[in-house]
Amino acid sequence: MYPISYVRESADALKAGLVARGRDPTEVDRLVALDRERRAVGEETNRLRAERNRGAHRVAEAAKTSAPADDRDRTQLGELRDRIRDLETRADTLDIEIRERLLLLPQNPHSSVPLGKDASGNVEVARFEPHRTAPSAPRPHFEVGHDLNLLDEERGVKVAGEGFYVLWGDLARLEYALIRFMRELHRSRGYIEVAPPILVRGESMVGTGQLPKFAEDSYQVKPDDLWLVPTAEVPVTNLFRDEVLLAEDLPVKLFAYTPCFRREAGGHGVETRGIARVHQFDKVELVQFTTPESSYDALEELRTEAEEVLRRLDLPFRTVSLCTGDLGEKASKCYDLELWAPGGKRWLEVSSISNFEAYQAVRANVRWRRHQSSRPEPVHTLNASGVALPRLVIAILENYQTDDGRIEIPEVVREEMGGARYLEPNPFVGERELARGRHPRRSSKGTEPPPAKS
RNA sequence: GCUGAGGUAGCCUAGCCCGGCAAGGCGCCAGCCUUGAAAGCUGGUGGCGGUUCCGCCACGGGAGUUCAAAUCUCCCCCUCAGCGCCA
Repeated sequence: MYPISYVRESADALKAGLVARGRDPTEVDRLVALDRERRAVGEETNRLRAERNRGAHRVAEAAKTSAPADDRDRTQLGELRDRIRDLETRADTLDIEIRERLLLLPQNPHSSVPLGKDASGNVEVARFEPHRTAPSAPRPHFEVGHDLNLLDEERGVKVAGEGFYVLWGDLARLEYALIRFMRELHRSRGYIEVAPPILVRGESMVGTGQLPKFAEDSYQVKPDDLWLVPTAEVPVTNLFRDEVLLAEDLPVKLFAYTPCFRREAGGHGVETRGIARVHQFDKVELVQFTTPESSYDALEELRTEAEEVLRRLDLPFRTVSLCTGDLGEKASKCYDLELWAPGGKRWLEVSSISNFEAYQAVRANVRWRRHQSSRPEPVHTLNASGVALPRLVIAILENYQTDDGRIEIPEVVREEMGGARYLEPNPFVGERELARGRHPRRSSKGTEPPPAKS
């Protein structure tokens, strides 16, 4: 969000940014016109109020010297009051409209962001090839997951509805091992862990930019007017809402593991088969608060940090710089990390690394002081997924498949998994599994030792 | 959920009963003092607009009463404490 003074002074730059995003630039003209009217109303009000205050002082003086009350003065001042009230009402209306429009104005893209209309204009800036050899005939994650009885979509739907799923046994264990691996990585590299609330006030959602525009993307808990966080970015960035940070504390580097909740309204079909797009998922999120001068260095640092997770897991990925047409409202610049999922033959976004500049800092009023004597100014905020779990699990299920249908455990989490080399199938017995021939103990797959490789 | 106390500038606080230009402290800035620094002393230090100076705004938010509201009335939000309930 931009302060109205910035819109007034840099209207042309803002319009250029809207054009680059493929948006209507006349919104800026509307804002400038509203601001001009608001200022005119303000000046007139100011003038009348000065007159009123002079009159009020006259009355006060008269009362002090016990002079006879001047009733004419009073009636005139009463009329003045009514005129002032009319103007104030108009000013309030304008203020509300200006604020509403400012809240919906997207952040201007950074000059290094590639121009483009949509996702096809995104630019690959890095690619990582794993050291291990790829499986020869990779199958989709939901097939192997079901076969091993580790991924259970049916019961997720039964318990919670469409878009929910259940992980069993070693796959649940793998998720928590991955979470622990990522948390330890970030901690060891200088980020401070926080365990934040995952239900937040509406103000917090406005602070980071989820509201007002994207209300239908999140779950609201009505009786208490709280929201389930769609990402840890919301509670973590709002930690310093309405605060002034110390210059020597910047950059503040935090991370948090939380569940995330997204309504994902209207997204079904082949693309959403499995657990690539679900209503609840786990994620480790990195957040930085920086000075305006260093936020682009911080963006690269966050990118390296998120990439490091995937490198250590030895998974194939590419890093993409989002173009102006695909860039989110809030961000000045954004990289996506995409894992290659050979079973579905597609790239899966597991991390989004964004510099919001002052967009969130203005909304949430997070400031710092350049010098001890200068007035507080907005910080820059950034964040990076480090990384999102279900898609990471998909990539492991599809990249770590063996030809006999087992799933190897990535080396960096093996110790956390009790030293095991492969995921154990879930032995849970149920009639449905039996009827479908899916009972792992009776299946030939996965129970025998692996064939010796020569 | 009940009862009570609160919300004032970057931070902390007074003023509220009894309406009449928002006091003080911390921090910060400048000056004095000092070899230097600290301490001490003096002054300055909310925002906006015009820029010698002045005007307006600002006391959680909104509405009302009034010539005049931090102050009185009503509605709402938030925090804390005690009690209740509870993993």
